[in-house]
Amino acid sequence: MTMPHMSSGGSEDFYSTDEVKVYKDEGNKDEEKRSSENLTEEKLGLVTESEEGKNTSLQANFTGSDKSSNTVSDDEKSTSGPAAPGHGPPGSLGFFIPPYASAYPNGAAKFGMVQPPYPGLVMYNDFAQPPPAHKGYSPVYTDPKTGLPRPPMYAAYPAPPGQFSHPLYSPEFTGASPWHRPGYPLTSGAFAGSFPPSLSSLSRYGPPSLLTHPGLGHPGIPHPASLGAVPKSELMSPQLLQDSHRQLNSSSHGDENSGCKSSHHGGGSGEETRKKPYVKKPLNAFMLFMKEMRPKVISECTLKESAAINQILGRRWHALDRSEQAKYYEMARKEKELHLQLYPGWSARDNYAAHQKKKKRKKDGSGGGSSGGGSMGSSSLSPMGGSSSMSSGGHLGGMCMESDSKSGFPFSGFSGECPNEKKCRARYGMDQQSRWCKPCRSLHEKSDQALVETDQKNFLLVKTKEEVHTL
DNA sequence: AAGCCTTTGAAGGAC
DNA sequence: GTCCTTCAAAGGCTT
Repeated sequence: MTMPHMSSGGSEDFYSTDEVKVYKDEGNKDEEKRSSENLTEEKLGLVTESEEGKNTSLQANFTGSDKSSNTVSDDEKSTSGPAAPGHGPPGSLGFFIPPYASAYPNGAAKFGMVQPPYPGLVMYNDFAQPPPAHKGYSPVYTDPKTGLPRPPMYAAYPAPPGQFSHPLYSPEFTGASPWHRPGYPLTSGAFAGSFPPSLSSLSRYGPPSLLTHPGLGHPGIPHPASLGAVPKSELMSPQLLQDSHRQLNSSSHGDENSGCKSSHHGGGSGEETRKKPYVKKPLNAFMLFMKEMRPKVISECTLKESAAINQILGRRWHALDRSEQAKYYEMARKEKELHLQLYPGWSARDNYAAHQKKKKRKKDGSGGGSSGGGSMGSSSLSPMGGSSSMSSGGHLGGMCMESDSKSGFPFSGFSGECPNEKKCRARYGMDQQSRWCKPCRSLHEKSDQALVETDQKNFLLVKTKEEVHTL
């Protein structure tokens, strides 16, 4: 499995590493018996502490001691997990092991066998293996208690004509995704009780026509699609529903993606766009998690800027208990299966072209970062790249922090003078400081210089002490 | 108006 | 097999 967020090594500047990944390695807690709540709190605390430490160091108090590393080390000690190979500074974590890598592979005993990841969700035998969706497994599950085939989880979609009836489409499961259908009440069933409300169902792919499945237990519930608030592109299947798609879009075919700007592809003519509904990628576990948690974070933190919120959510994701994460991985797998059912011929690649133009522009603008580590692509290596201060700056730590009213970013007083510096850094990264706005650049240089000077002072101080000592 | 920012995960192409 | 890139959501911000 690729670990796109691997740190580049020990020579990174003190705030450039992507500490978020620290928590990817918390899975090797073989002796972990604490409650998930406590664990979560502790993790959150660790995150916060770690990042506060960095913040401190940022404030010209860089003494070489890496508090975050220490923190992580402690965590690692407690987890008795092996140090991540190749991980730069000692104690700098092990985000080498992804949540599942740690939760499942070697953690079968601790995780899979102790209790199901969440009530109502079957403990699959292959929980000893990373369950990420792409791994896949048989769609037919067995209830460990009854030994019978597991009750299907989603009834929202009937099997497309000519396809086998997927358990997902059982009548026992009703409801539509609240993520995409905020107005579509969920009810039902065993599953609803097991998952968080928002997890109790899926999906975004349900065409209105399909959603009126005979098995739906709530015929009286108006489907959001009928409310007209849902991007039609999400509801249409190019293969199965082209006709209905045309029908529905006859009056607003040009507005297919009105509901989501990110899905609005500039490429292609309007006609093409009209005829080829845009099928979005199924959401992965984290996306599902974000969908559910975003409102909570917003209400708790009074933040609105998604970038900041996503950082918080990223922290929370890592702080999430394994079993909690398993819910979302499972949901993502379901979503993917459903997507596959609805759009058999669809490939994620299909959506690439739609954004080519945009990305090209982006690349061009970034000064020709043609390969790797470039503008957007940097996310594969280190999402933060040089701009990691945003995520590693310790402004979030999975907790609600005060945010700068102007930038909307959580603000913990890095400079106290120019909150936007973080923004420039985040936007362009450390390696593109030339693109920063002037105030930010000069400010950064100052603080950078201050750090260097402080570091030098500290070095000299130590040196002097040593010399005095030897004398 | 279009694109950026930010997060993680999945997928697919290139090597 | 590994690396890299793109896209998925979201909404304020920037250009």
